[in-house]
Amino acid sequence: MRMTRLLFPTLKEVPRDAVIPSHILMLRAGLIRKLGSGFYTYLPLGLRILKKIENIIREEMDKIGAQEVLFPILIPKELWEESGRWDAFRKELFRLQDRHENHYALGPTHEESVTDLFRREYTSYREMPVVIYQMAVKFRDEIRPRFGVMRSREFIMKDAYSFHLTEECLDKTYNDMSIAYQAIFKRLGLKTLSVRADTGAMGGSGSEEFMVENETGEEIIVFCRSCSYAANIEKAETVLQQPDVSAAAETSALEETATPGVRTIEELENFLKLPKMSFIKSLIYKNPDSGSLVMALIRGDREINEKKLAGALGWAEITLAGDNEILEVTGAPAGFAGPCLLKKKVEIIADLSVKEMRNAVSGANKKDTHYKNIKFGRDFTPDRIADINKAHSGDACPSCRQKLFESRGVEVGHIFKLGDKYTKAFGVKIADNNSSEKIPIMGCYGIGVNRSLAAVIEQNHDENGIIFPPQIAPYQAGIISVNAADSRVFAVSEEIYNILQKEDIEALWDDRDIRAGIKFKDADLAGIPVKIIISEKALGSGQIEIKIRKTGETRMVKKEEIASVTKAIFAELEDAQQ
RNA sequence: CGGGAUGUAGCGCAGUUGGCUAGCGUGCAUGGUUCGGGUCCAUGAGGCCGCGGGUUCGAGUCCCGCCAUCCCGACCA
Repeated sequence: MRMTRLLFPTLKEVPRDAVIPSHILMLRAGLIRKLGSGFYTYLPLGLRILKKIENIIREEMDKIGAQEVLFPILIPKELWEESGRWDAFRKELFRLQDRHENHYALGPTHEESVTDLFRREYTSYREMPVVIYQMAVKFRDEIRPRFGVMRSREFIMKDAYSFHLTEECLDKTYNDMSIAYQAIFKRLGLKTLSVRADTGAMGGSGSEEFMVENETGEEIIVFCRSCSYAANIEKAETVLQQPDVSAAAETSALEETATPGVRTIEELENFLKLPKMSFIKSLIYKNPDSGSLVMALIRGDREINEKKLAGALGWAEITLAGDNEILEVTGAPAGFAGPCLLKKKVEIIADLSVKEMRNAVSGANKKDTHYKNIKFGRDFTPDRIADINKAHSGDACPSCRQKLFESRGVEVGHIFKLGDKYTKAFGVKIADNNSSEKIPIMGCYGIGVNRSLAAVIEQNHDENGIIFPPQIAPYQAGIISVNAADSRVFAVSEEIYNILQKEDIEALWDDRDIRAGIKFKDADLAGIPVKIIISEKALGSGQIEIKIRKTGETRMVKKEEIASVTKAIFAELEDAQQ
């Protein structure tokens, strides 16, 4: 491509809307432009990269026997009612109507679409497993789109779905996917962390998230440096150090203590001069669907993981109760709730950390009053004990007991076993080898395509711009005619451009009649892996210069060596990435 | 949804305290100069000052309403 014919609008200044490196650089390098909040136009360079990423994903999917289809963006309401998600998905689902007032969703994910296809087209165990995928635009009305293409409302996702009659068959495909994902991210030049994410509510045995460590990431990962344990903080198990029970000696009788205006754990700590660990934090939660209330207990130095709590309770949604509900349950204003002598009987669920507590302090369900010397089992007995504790760095690793570390990450891929949720809801039945019918089970596997692009940039940039790995660079080589107005330079540039074309090296020829400095800056900004520099100076010595973006290294070569040396450089860059 | 901020030339910003011809940088056009890392000089084009209403002789500026965009948060009593 000649740059004089290309829409490649680079920006010298940082656009006002962008704050993170990938967003800033995608805008500055002329890859994307914003059309509205959470949706972006891909300009020629950006689109080329996207297609390369998609093709890498395609190759790896095809390699494991997955077949590509394309589902419509629109999904009829009826299909989503069949799975129960028309109501369950709530505000994230873009909904619209046609002129006949039929309702549709803009597809945010396609379990319904694929299950419907499957039930119409497949009948026999002989055809299993079935693995179907698509590369398509998805819509989610995100509560807050942000960071450019990192979290957008319209985005591109590769979503794959598999169907099986046996667990073994699903395990095999799931495992193939895991390996394919490793290969894909490696080829994209992304360093990912594989994070276990046991699907609590789903009860599935397998779920794996592929995270890219990044300080602006929206997920928090807890991981161990001693073993391979890594988990999303929402799901991380915890192993708590229990207090030294013997030191607490005998427990005394329950006793009221006046705590005027002292509500929070921090305030109690100061007021009673006791460590956080000696308090029982008591929170009232509400199920917004059913309206039912529970009291959740956790040790004062800890926080409740609401995801875990909701999972333990089997609730789809969870929210803290309001002041009126707190008053209703405890008979006291917020800040004085405790598990002993509740005004209204509600279910009490306690974290494992509470079980060993002796001489604990908690609210007395009476204004400005707390109880001291609370003993588990004597003064209160929870209806249920579960791990509802939020993990933190410094906690013990659940598998090897070493210290856990925390880091932020961006989820670029997710694979998990779905079970029969959709096939059951859709009444899918497949004949097995005894000619009886069985409900197939499914797996589901996603990759955020444009999010992966943003993640690659987050991981591969410097003060001059993006540093694309050659496999996904918009163009592999940039030809820089230092003085395009010079007829000899122009002629040699054109000759080299033609050689590269013939050798299947994607070249972007900067034939603009502008100062060389701008050409260098633009090529670097857009992350072109190598620059082939044609100048009068170099032509005089019969040498042409090749400069490597990533290292800044320069190699002088003869004209006829250009293609071979360039290819060798790509191979070196790819090796270095392994 | 709650909080904060911002909307002025393609892009980045000043101007709002103090009401009257709307500015700077960059980009763009023309001429010259320079020519291997965003040259320098000159000339020029380019504005519903987010939208609507109000106050006033007069509003980019003051008041009211709306819209859009960005950031933070979304309840740990």
